[in-house]
Amino acid sequence: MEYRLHRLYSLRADESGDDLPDDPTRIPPAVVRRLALYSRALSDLELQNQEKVSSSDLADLLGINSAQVRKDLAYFGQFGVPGFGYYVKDLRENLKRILRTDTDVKVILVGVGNLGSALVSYGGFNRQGFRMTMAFDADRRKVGAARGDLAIHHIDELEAKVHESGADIAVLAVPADVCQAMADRLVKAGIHGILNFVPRRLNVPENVKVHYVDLSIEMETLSYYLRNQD
Amino acid sequence: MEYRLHRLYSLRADESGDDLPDDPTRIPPAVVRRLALYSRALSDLELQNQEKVSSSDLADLLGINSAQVRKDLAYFGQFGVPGFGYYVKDLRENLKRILRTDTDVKVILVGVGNLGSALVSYGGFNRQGFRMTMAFDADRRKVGAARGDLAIHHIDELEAKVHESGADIAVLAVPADVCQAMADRLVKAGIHGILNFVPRRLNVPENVKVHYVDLSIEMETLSYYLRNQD
DNA sequence: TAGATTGTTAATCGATTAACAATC
DNA sequence: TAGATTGTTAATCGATTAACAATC
Repeated sequence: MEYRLHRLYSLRADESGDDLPDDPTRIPPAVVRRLALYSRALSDLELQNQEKVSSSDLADLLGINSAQVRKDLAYFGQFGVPGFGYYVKDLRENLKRILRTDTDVKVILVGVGNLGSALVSYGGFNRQGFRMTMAFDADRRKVGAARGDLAIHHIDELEAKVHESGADIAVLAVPADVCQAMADRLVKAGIHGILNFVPRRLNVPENVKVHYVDLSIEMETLSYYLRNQD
Repeated sequence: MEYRLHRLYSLRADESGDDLPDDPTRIPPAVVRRLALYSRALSDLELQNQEKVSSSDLADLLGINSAQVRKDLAYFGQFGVPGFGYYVKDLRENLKRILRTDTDVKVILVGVGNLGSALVSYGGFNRQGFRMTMAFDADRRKVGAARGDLAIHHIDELEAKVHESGADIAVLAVPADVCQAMADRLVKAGIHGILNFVPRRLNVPENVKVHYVDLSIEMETLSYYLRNQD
Protein backbone atom coordinates (compact mmCIF):
# COMPACT_ATOMS: atom_id res chain seq x y z
CA MET A 1 0.00 0.00 0.00
CA GLU A 2 1.07 3.52 -0.59
CA TYR A 3 1.58 4.57 2.96
CA ARG A 4 3.71 1.58 3.71
CA LEU A 5 6.07 3.25 1.28
CA HIS A 6 5.94 6.51 3.20
CA ARG A 7 6.75 4.63 6.33
CA LEU A 8 9.91 3.26 4.75
CA TYR A 9 10.97 6.74 3.74
CA SER A 10 10.23 7.96 7.20
CA LEU A 11 12.24 5.21 8.85
CA ARG A 12 15.13 5.92 6.59
CA ALA A 13 14.84 9.57 7.56
CA ASP A 14 14.79 8.53 11.21
CA GLU A 15 18.00 6.66 10.82
CA SER A 16 19.68 9.75 9.50
CA GLY A 17 18.38 11.48 12.63
CA ASP A 18 16.25 13.89 10.63
CA ASP A 19 12.57 13.54 10.01
CA LEU A 20 11.64 17.14 9.54
CA PRO A 21 9.32 17.80 6.63
CA ASP A 22 10.56 19.24 3.35
CA ASP A 23 9.74 22.74 4.46
CA PRO A 24 9.27 23.10 8.20
CA THR A 25 8.09 26.68 7.76
CA ARG A 26 5.01 25.38 5.94
CA ILE A 27 3.62 23.69 9.03
CA PRO A 28 0.47 25.55 10.14
CA PRO A 29 1.07 27.55 13.33
CA ALA A 30 -1.93 25.86 14.95
CA VAL A 31 -0.17 22.52 14.49
CA VAL A 32 3.09 23.78 16.01
CA ARG A 33 1.17 25.23 18.95
CA ARG A 34 -0.53 21.90 19.59
CA LEU A 35 2.79 20.09 19.31
CA ALA A 36 4.08 22.27 22.14
CA LEU A 37 0.97 21.39 24.15
CA TYR A 38 1.51 17.67 23.50
CA SER A 39 5.09 18.05 24.60
CA ARG A 40 4.07 19.63 27.87
CA ALA A 41 1.35 17.04 28.49
CA LEU A 42 3.89 14.29 27.88
CA SER A 43 6.26 15.86 30.43
CA ASP A 44 3.45 15.68 32.97
CA LEU A 45 2.71 12.06 32.08
CA GLU A 46 6.38 11.19 32.41
CA LEU A 47 6.44 12.71 35.90
CA GLN A 48 3.49 10.46 36.74
CA ASN A 49 5.51 7.49 35.47
CA GLN A 50 3.10 6.78 32.64
CA GLU A 51 4.89 4.65 30.09
CA LYS A 52 2.35 4.63 27.27
CA VAL A 53 -0.26 7.00 25.93
CA SER A 54 -2.76 6.75 23.06
CA SER A 55 -3.84 9.50 20.71
CA SER A 56 -7.22 9.59 22.43
CA ASP A 57 -5.59 9.91 25.86
CA LEU A 58 -3.68 12.93 24.61
CA ALA A 59 -6.74 14.30 22.83
CA ASP A 60 -8.79 14.07 26.02
CA LEU A 61 -6.10 15.89 27.98
CA LEU A 62 -6.21 18.81 25.56
CA GLY A 63 -9.91 18.66 24.76
CA ILE A 64 -9.47 17.91 21.06
CA ASN A 65 -10.08 15.08 18.59
CA SER A 66 -7.81 12.04 18.52
CA ALA A 67 -7.53 12.10 14.73
CA GLN A 68 -6.09 15.54 15.05
CA VAL A 69 -3.35 14.33 17.34
CA ARG A 70 -2.36 11.62 14.88
CA LYS A 71 -2.56 13.96 11.92
CA ASP A 72 -0.44 16.60 13.60
CA LEU A 73 2.24 14.05 14.35
CA ALA A 74 2.05 12.70 10.80
CA TYR A 75 3.54 15.95 9.51
CA PHE A 76 6.82 14.89 11.03
CA GLY A 77 6.92 11.11 10.80
CA GLN A 78 5.60 8.02 12.50
CA PHE A 79 6.10 7.80 16.21
CA GLY A 80 3.49 5.32 17.36
CA VAL A 81 2.96 1.60 17.50
CA PRO A 82 -0.31 0.46 15.87
CA GLY A 83 -2.51 -1.37 18.35
CA PHE A 84 -0.49 0.02 21.25
CA GLY A 85 -0.11 3.76 21.19
CA TYR A 86 2.96 5.88 21.90
CA TYR A 87 5.81 5.47 24.33
CA VAL A 88 5.61 8.61 26.45
CA LYS A 89 9.34 9.13 26.79
CA ASP A 90 10.04 8.43 23.14
CA LEU A 91 7.31 10.71 21.81
CA ARG A 92 8.30 13.48 24.17
CA GLU A 93 11.91 13.31 23.02
CA ASN A 94 10.86 13.36 19.40
CA LEU A 95 8.65 16.39 19.94
CA LYS A 96 11.37 18.27 21.81
CA ARG A 97 13.74 17.60 18.96
CA ILE A 98 11.19 18.73 16.37
CA LEU A 99 10.38 21.88 18.33
CA ARG A 100 14.10 22.38 18.95
CA THR A 101 13.51 22.82 22.63
CA ASP A 102 16.02 20.09 23.40
CA THR A 103 18.62 22.85 23.64
CA ASP A 104 18.23 26.14 25.48
CA VAL A 105 17.02 29.18 23.57
CA LYS A 106 18.38 32.58 24.52
CA VAL A 107 16.10 35.59 24.64
CA ILE A 108 16.54 39.22 25.61
CA LEU A 109 14.00 41.46 27.25
CA VAL A 110 13.40 44.97 26.01
CA GLY A 111 11.49 47.16 28.44
CA VAL A 112 11.73 46.42 32.15
CA GLY A 113 8.45 47.96 33.28
CA ASN A 114 5.76 46.21 35.26
CA LEU A 115 5.04 43.59 32.67
CA GLY A 116 8.68 43.16 31.68
CA SER A 117 9.74 42.61 35.29
CA ALA A 118 7.04 40.02 35.77
CA LEU A 119 8.19 38.19 32.67
CA VAL A 120 11.72 37.99 34.09
CA SER A 121 10.51 36.07 37.10
CA TYR A 122 7.84 34.15 35.20
CA GLY A 123 8.90 30.57 35.69
CA GLY A 124 7.24 29.21 32.58
CA PHE A 125 9.88 30.40 30.15
CA ASN A 126 12.76 28.86 32.08
CA ARG A 127 10.92 25.61 32.50
CA GLN A 128 10.56 25.31 28.74
CA GLY A 129 14.24 26.01 28.13
CA PHE A 130 14.07 29.70 27.36
CA ARG A 131 16.84 31.69 29.01
CA MET A 132 16.57 35.42 29.44
CA THR A 133 20.15 36.48 29.15
CA MET A 134 19.91 40.27 29.17
CA ALA A 135 17.43 43.07 29.64
CA PHE A 136 17.38 46.65 28.37
CA ASP A 137 15.59 49.75 29.55
CA ALA A 138 15.63 53.46 28.83
CA ASP A 139 15.53 54.39 32.50
CA ARG A 140 19.09 54.74 33.80
CA ARG A 141 17.89 54.14 37.37
CA LYS A 142 17.02 50.59 36.39
CA VAL A 143 20.36 49.86 34.76
CA GLY A 144 22.69 47.50 36.59
CA ALA A 145 20.11 46.36 39.09
CA ALA A 146 19.80 42.67 38.62
CA ARG A 147 16.26 41.38 38.69
CA GLY A 148 16.46 37.69 39.18
CA ASP A 149 19.97 36.92 37.97
CA LEU A 150 19.66 39.14 34.97
CA ALA A 151 21.68 42.30 34.36
CA ILE A 152 19.85 45.32 33.00
CA HIS A 153 21.64 47.46 30.44
CA HIS A 154 20.77 50.86 29.11
CA ILE A 155 18.94 50.80 25.82
CA ASP A 156 21.79 52.73 24.20
CA GLU A 157 23.87 49.58 24.52
CA LEU A 158 21.33 47.43 22.69
CA GLU A 159 23.22 47.12 19.43
CA ALA A 160 26.55 46.55 21.17
CA LYS A 161 25.25 43.85 23.49
CA VAL A 162 22.77 41.86 21.42
CA HIS A 163 25.45 40.00 19.55
CA GLU A 164 27.24 39.17 22.78
CA SER A 165 23.99 37.82 24.23
CA GLY A 166 23.71 35.23 21.49
CA ALA A 167 19.95 35.71 21.44
CA ASP A 168 17.85 35.91 18.33
CA ILE A 169 14.53 36.34 20.11
CA ALA A 170 13.42 39.49 21.91
CA VAL A 171 10.52 39.96 24.29
CA LEU A 172 9.16 43.43 23.63
CA ALA A 173 7.41 45.21 26.51
CA VAL A 174 8.03 48.90 25.94
CA PRO A 175 5.65 51.88 25.79
CA ALA A 176 3.48 51.84 22.67
CA ASP A 177 4.91 55.01 21.17
CA VAL A 178 8.42 53.62 20.88
CA CYS A 179 7.65 50.03 19.93
CA GLN A 180 8.09 50.37 16.17
CA ALA A 181 11.37 52.25 16.57
CA MET A 182 12.57 49.59 18.97
CA ALA A 183 11.53 46.80 16.63
CA ASP A 184 13.54 48.48 13.85
CA ARG A 185 16.61 48.59 16.07
CA LEU A 186 16.19 44.98 17.16
CA VAL A 187 15.98 43.81 13.58
CA LYS A 188 19.07 45.78 12.62
CA ALA A 189 20.87 44.30 15.62
CA GLY A 190 20.22 40.80 14.31
CA ILE A 191 17.08 39.70 16.16
CA HIS A 192 14.87 37.39 14.08
CA GLY A 193 11.90 36.84 16.37
CA ILE A 194 9.87 39.18 18.55
CA LEU A 195 7.32 38.22 21.17
CA ASN A 196 5.38 41.46 21.25
CA PHE A 197 3.36 42.41 24.32
CA VAL A 198 2.72 45.91 23.02
CA PRO A 199 -0.76 46.36 21.55
CA ARG A 200 0.53 47.60 18.20
CA ARG A 201 1.19 45.92 14.90
CA LEU A 202 4.88 45.93 14.00
CA ASN A 203 6.25 46.34 10.50
CA VAL A 204 9.25 44.09 10.08
CA PRO A 205 11.08 42.49 7.13
CA GLU A 206 9.84 39.18 5.72
CA ASN A 207 12.50 37.12 7.46
CA VAL A 208 11.56 38.36 10.93
CA LYS A 209 8.69 36.71 12.83
CA VAL A 210 6.50 38.57 15.26
CA HIS A 211 4.09 36.90 17.67
CA TYR A 212 1.54 39.06 19.40
CA VAL A 213 0.33 38.59 22.93
CA ASP A 214 -2.50 41.04 23.27
CA LEU A 215 -3.99 40.90 26.73
CA SER A 216 -6.73 43.47 26.18
CA ILE A 217 -8.00 41.76 23.07
CA GLU A 218 -8.12 38.43 24.88
CA MET A 219 -10.08 40.07 27.64
CA GLU A 220 -12.50 41.72 25.22
CA THR A 221 -13.11 38.50 23.35
CA LEU A 222 -13.88 36.71 26.61
CA SER A 223 -16.08 39.55 27.76
CA TYR A 224 -18.14 39.58 24.57
CA TYR A 225 -19.37 36.03 25.02
CA LEU A 226 -20.14 36.46 28.71
CA ARG A 227 -22.17 39.57 28.28
CA ASN A 228 -24.13 38.08 25.41
CA GLN A 229 -24.77 34.80 27.15
CA ASP A 230 -28.10 35.29 28.80
CA MET B 1 -32.83 42.16 -4.79
CA GLU B 2 -32.62 39.92 -1.82
CA TYR B 3 -30.11 41.82 0.19
CA ARG B 4 -32.07 45.00 -0.14
CA LEU B 5 -34.57 43.13 1.97
CA HIS B 6 -31.94 42.31 4.57
CA ARG B 7 -31.00 45.92 4.68
CA LEU B 8 -34.57 46.88 5.53
CA TYR B 9 -34.63 44.36 8.35
CA SER B 10 -31.35 45.67 9.57
CA LEU B 11 -32.51 49.26 9.56
CA ARG B 12 -35.58 48.32 11.47
CA ALA B 13 -33.38 46.54 14.00
CA ASP B 14 -31.22 49.65 14.18
CA GLU B 15 -34.19 51.77 15.05
CA SER B 16 -34.99 49.54 17.99
CA GLY B 17 -31.37 50.08 19.08
CA ASP B 18 -30.53 46.42 18.70
CA ASP B 19 -28.73 44.93 15.74
CA LEU B 20 -27.14 41.95 17.41
CA PRO B 21 -27.45 38.71 15.46
CA ASP B 22 -29.98 36.05 16.44
CA ASP B 23 -27.41 34.24 18.54
CA PRO B 24 -24.41 36.37 19.44
CA THR B 25 -22.66 33.33 20.92
CA ARG B 26 -22.49 31.81 17.44
CA ILE B 27 -20.09 34.46 16.16
CA PRO B 28 -16.67 32.86 15.55
CA PRO B 29 -14.12 33.94 18.17
CA ALA B 30 -11.74 35.01 15.39
CA VAL B 31 -14.37 37.49 14.22
CA VAL B 32 -14.91 38.90 17.71
CA ARG B 33 -11.16 39.25 18.17
CA ARG B 34 -10.86 41.19 14.92
CA LEU B 35 -13.81 43.39 15.90
CA ALA B 36 -11.86 44.36 19.01
CA LEU B 37 -8.85 45.14 16.81
CA TYR B 38 -10.99 47.27 14.50
CA SER B 39 -12.35 49.10 17.51
CA ARG B 40 -8.86 49.91 18.75
CA ALA B 41 -7.68 50.99 15.31
CA LEU B 42 -10.69 53.27 15.03
CA SER B 43 -9.86 54.86 18.38
CA ASP B 44 -6.41 55.66 17.03
CA LEU B 45 -7.88 57.10 13.83
CA GLU B 46 -10.27 59.22 15.84
CA LEU B 47 -7.36 60.63 17.83
CA GLN B 48 -5.75 61.54 14.51
CA ASN B 49 -8.98 63.33 13.57
CA GLN B 50 -9.66 60.98 10.67
CA GLU B 51 -13.31 61.29 9.76
CA LYS B 52 -13.67 58.47 7.27
CA VAL B 53 -12.10 55.09 6.71
CA SER B 54 -12.59 52.40 4.07
CA SER B 55 -12.55 48.65 4.56
CA SER B 56 -9.20 48.53 2.76
CA ASP B 57 -7.74 51.22 5.01
CA LEU B 58 -8.69 49.15 8.04
CA ALA B 59 -7.51 45.95 6.39
CA ASP B 60 -4.11 47.49 5.68
CA LEU B 61 -3.78 48.64 9.27
CA LEU B 62 -4.32 45.10 10.53
CA GLY B 63 -2.60 43.30 7.68
CA ILE B 64 -5.71 41.45 6.49
CA ASN B 65 -8.05 41.36 3.50
CA SER B 66 -10.63 44.09 2.98
CA ALA B 67 -13.39 41.61 2.18
CA GLN B 68 -12.83 40.13 5.61
CA VAL B 69 -13.40 43.48 7.27
CA ARG B 70 -16.69 43.91 5.43
CA LYS B 71 -17.79 40.36 6.11
CA ASP B 72 -16.99 40.59 9.81
CA LEU B 73 -19.08 43.72 10.11
CA ALA B 74 -21.88 42.13 8.12
CA TYR B 75 -22.54 39.72 10.99
CA PHE B 76 -23.92 42.64 12.91
CA GLY B 77 -25.51 44.94 10.38
CA GLN B 78 -24.65 47.58 7.83
CA PHE B 79 -22.47 50.40 9.01
CA GLY B 80 -20.96 51.79 5.85
CA VAL B 81 -21.89 54.07 2.99
CA PRO B 82 -21.39 52.48 -0.46
CA GLY B 83 -18.96 54.49 -2.52
CA PHE B 84 -17.72 56.33 0.56
CA GLY B 85 -16.62 54.03 3.37
CA TYR B 86 -17.31 54.28 7.07
CA TYR B 87 -17.55 57.23 9.41
CA VAL B 88 -14.82 56.57 11.97
CA LYS B 89 -16.73 57.85 14.98
CA ASP B 90 -19.94 56.10 14.00
CA LEU B 91 -18.32 52.75 13.32
CA ARG B 92 -16.31 52.91 16.51
CA GLU B 93 -19.41 53.58 18.57
CA ASN B 94 -21.23 50.73 16.90
CA LEU B 95 -18.37 48.33 17.60
CA LYS B 96 -18.11 49.39 21.23
CA ARG B 97 -21.81 48.78 21.64
CA ILE B 98 -21.57 45.37 19.96
CA LEU B 99 -18.57 44.36 22.07
CA ARG B 100 -20.30 45.82 25.12
CA THR B 101 -17.23 47.81 25.99
CA ASP B 102 -19.28 50.99 26.10
CA THR B 103 -19.71 50.34 29.83
CA ASP B 104 -17.00 49.31 32.29
CA VAL B 105 -16.44 45.62 32.99
CA LYS B 106 -15.41 44.57 36.47
CA VAL B 107 -12.79 41.89 36.96
CA ILE B 108 -11.07 40.37 39.97
CA LEU B 109 -7.51 39.11 40.18
CA VAL B 110 -6.72 35.80 41.81
CA GLY B 111 -3.03 35.33 42.61
CA VAL B 112 -0.90 38.41 43.28
CA GLY B 113 2.50 36.97 42.35
CA ASN B 114 4.91 38.46 39.85
CA LEU B 115 2.60 38.12 36.89
CA GLY B 116 -0.51 39.07 38.85
CA SER B 117 1.12 42.24 40.16
CA ALA B 118 2.19 43.24 36.69
CA LEU B 119 -1.34 42.76 35.41
CA VAL B 120 -2.65 45.13 38.09
CA SER B 121 -0.50 47.94 36.77
CA TYR B 122 -0.87 46.91 33.13
CA GLY B 123 -2.51 49.94 31.59
CA GLY B 124 -4.11 48.11 28.69
CA PHE B 125 -7.00 46.68 30.66
CA ASN B 126 -8.05 50.01 32.12
CA ARG B 127 -7.79 51.71 28.80
CA GLN B 128 -10.28 49.26 27.33
CA GLY B 129 -12.74 49.71 30.16
CA PHE B 130 -11.81 46.76 32.33
CA ARG B 131 -11.68 47.60 36.02
CA MET B 132 -9.83 45.40 38.47
CA THR B 133 -11.90 45.86 41.56
CA MET B 134 -10.33 43.33 43.94
CA ALA B 135 -7.44 40.94 44.26
CA PHE B 136 -6.97 37.78 46.28
CA ASP B 137 -3.89 35.93 47.47
CA ALA B 138 -3.06 33.06 49.81
CA ASP B 139 -0.12 34.92 51.36
CA ARG B 140 -1.35 36.87 54.38
CA ARG B 141 1.66 39.21 54.14
CA LYS B 142 0.23 40.53 50.87
CA VAL B 143 -3.25 41.12 52.25
CA GLY B 144 -4.31 44.72 52.75
CA ALA B 145 -1.37 46.15 50.87
CA ALA B 146 -2.84 48.13 48.05
CA ARG B 147 -1.04 47.74 44.75
CA GLY B 148 -2.21 50.52 42.53
CA ASP B 149 -5.57 51.44 44.10
CA LEU B 150 -6.60 47.86 44.57
CA ALA B 151 -7.12 46.18 47.93
CA ILE B 152 -5.80 42.65 48.35
CA HIS B 153 -7.91 40.21 50.32
CA HIS B 154 -7.02 36.81 51.67
CA ILE B 155 -8.18 33.97 49.47
CA ASP B 156 -10.38 32.69 52.33
CA GLU B 157 -12.60 35.68 51.71
CA LEU B 158 -13.06 34.91 48.03
CA GLU B 159 -16.61 33.59 48.24
CA ALA B 160 -17.69 36.34 50.62
CA LYS B 161 -16.28 39.16 48.52
CA VAL B 162 -16.87 38.14 44.92
CA HIS B 163 -20.53 39.05 45.02
CA GLU B 164 -19.71 42.41 46.56
CA SER B 165 -17.18 43.07 43.80
CA GLY B 166 -19.84 42.79 41.11
CA ALA B 167 -17.35 41.06 38.84
CA ASP B 168 -18.11 38.11 36.67
CA ILE B 169 -14.64 37.79 35.16
CA ALA B 170 -11.56 36.57 37.01
CA VAL B 171 -7.93 36.81 35.98
CA LEU B 172 -6.26 33.65 37.21
CA ALA B 173 -2.53 33.79 37.97
CA VAL B 174 -1.95 31.27 40.74
CA PRO B 175 0.52 28.37 41.07
CA ALA B 176 -0.29 25.51 38.71
CA ASP B 177 -1.06 22.99 41.42
CA VAL B 178 -3.96 24.99 42.83
CA CYS B 179 -5.45 26.38 39.64
CA GLN B 180 -8.19 23.78 39.16
CA ALA B 181 -9.28 24.03 42.79
CA MET B 182 -9.33 27.80 42.47
CA ALA B 183 -11.33 27.63 39.25
CA ASP B 184 -13.89 25.44 41.01
CA ARG B 185 -14.25 27.97 43.80
CA LEU B 186 -14.54 30.86 41.36
CA VAL B 187 -17.32 29.13 39.47
CA LYS B 188 -19.20 28.36 42.67
CA ALA B 189 -18.77 31.99 43.71
CA GLY B 190 -20.57 33.11 40.55
CA ILE B 191 -17.73 33.90 38.15
CA HIS B 192 -18.63 33.18 34.51
CA GLY B 193 -15.40 33.98 32.71
CA ILE B 194 -11.77 33.21 33.47
CA LEU B 195 -8.72 34.67 31.76
CA ASN B 196 -6.26 31.93 32.65
CA PHE B 197 -2.53 32.63 32.71
CA VAL B 198 -1.74 29.27 34.29
CA PRO B 199 -0.42 26.72 31.80
CA ARG B 200 -3.09 24.14 32.63
CA ARG B 201 -6.40 23.24 31.07
CA LEU B 202 -9.31 23.98 33.38
CA ASN B 203 -12.42 21.87 33.67
CA VAL B 204 -15.41 24.14 34.10
CA PRO B 205 -19.17 23.84 33.50
CA GLU B 206 -20.60 24.57 30.04
CA ASN B 207 -21.82 28.03 30.94
CA VAL B 208 -18.39 29.22 32.05
CA LYS B 209 -15.90 30.52 29.47
CA VAL B 210 -12.15 30.16 29.86
CA HIS B 211 -9.59 31.97 27.72
CA TYR B 212 -6.02 30.80 27.88
CA VAL B 213 -2.98 33.05 27.68
CA ASP B 214 -0.08 30.65 27.49
CA LEU B 215 3.17 32.55 27.27
CA SER B 216 5.47 29.53 26.97
CA ILE B 217 3.49 28.06 24.12
CA GLU B 218 3.59 31.38 22.27
CA MET B 219 7.33 31.47 22.76
CA GLU B 220 7.78 27.90 21.58
CA THR B 221 5.69 28.49 18.48
CA LEU B 222 7.75 31.54 17.62
CA SER B 223 10.97 29.70 18.33
CA TYR B 224 10.06 26.78 16.07
CA TYR B 225 9.84 28.92 12.96
CA LEU B 226 13.01 30.82 13.71
CA ARG B 227 15.15 27.82 14.28
CA ASN B 228 13.83 26.11 11.17
CA GLN B 229 14.25 29.14 8.98
CA ASP B 230 17.68 28.72 7.56
C1' DT C 1 -23.19 61.53 -14.01
C1' DA C 2 -18.61 58.98 -13.07
C1' DG C 3 -15.91 56.99 -9.62
C1' DA C 4 -15.57 54.67 -5.51
C1' DT C 5 -16.74 51.42 -2.09
C1' DT C 6 -20.15 48.87 0.17
C1' DG C 7 -22.67 44.37 1.27
C1' DT C 8 -23.33 39.98 -0.53
C1' DT C 9 -22.66 35.61 -2.98
C1' DA C 10 -19.88 32.16 -4.80
C1' DA C 11 -15.35 30.21 -5.11
C1' DT C 12 -11.38 28.92 -2.85
C1' DC C 13 -8.61 27.56 0.59
C1' DG C 14 -7.40 25.32 4.85
C1' DA C 15 -8.36 22.81 9.01
C1' DT C 16 -10.91 19.26 11.48
C1' DT C 17 -13.08 14.88 11.80
C1' DA C 18 -14.80 10.23 10.38
C1' DA C 19 -13.70 6.01 8.73
C1' DC C 20 -10.87 2.14 7.99
C1' DA C 21 -7.04 -0.80 6.15
C1' DA C 22 -2.68 -1.83 8.04
C1' DT C 23 -0.28 -3.19 11.85
C1' DC C 24 1.37 -4.80 16.29
C1' DT D 1 -4.91 -15.14 17.20
C1' DA D 2 -8.20 -11.28 18.81
C1' DG D 3 -8.34 -6.69 20.25
C1' DA D 4 -6.62 -2.28 20.02
C1' DT D 5 -4.76 1.68 17.93
C1' DT D 6 -1.99 3.64 14.47
C1' DG D 7 -1.32 6.33 9.99
C1' DT D 8 -3.76 7.68 6.08
C1' DT D 9 -7.49 9.04 2.94
C1' DA D 10 -11.76 11.03 2.05
C1' DA D 11 -15.53 13.73 3.75
C1' DT D 12 -16.95 17.51 6.22
C1' DC D 13 -16.82 21.75 8.11
C1' DG D 14 -15.49 26.50 8.59
C1' DA D 15 -12.95 30.56 7.34
C1' DT D 16 -10.94 33.55 3.87
C1' DT D 17 -10.95 35.78 -0.48
C1' DA D 18 -12.53 37.18 -5.22
C1' DA D 19 -15.90 39.16 -7.75
C1' DC D 20 -19.58 42.17 -8.65
C1' DA D 21 -24.31 44.22 -8.52
C1' DA D 22 -26.13 47.77 -5.71
C1' DT D 23 -25.50 52.10 -3.97
C1' DC D 24 -24.04 56.74 -2.79
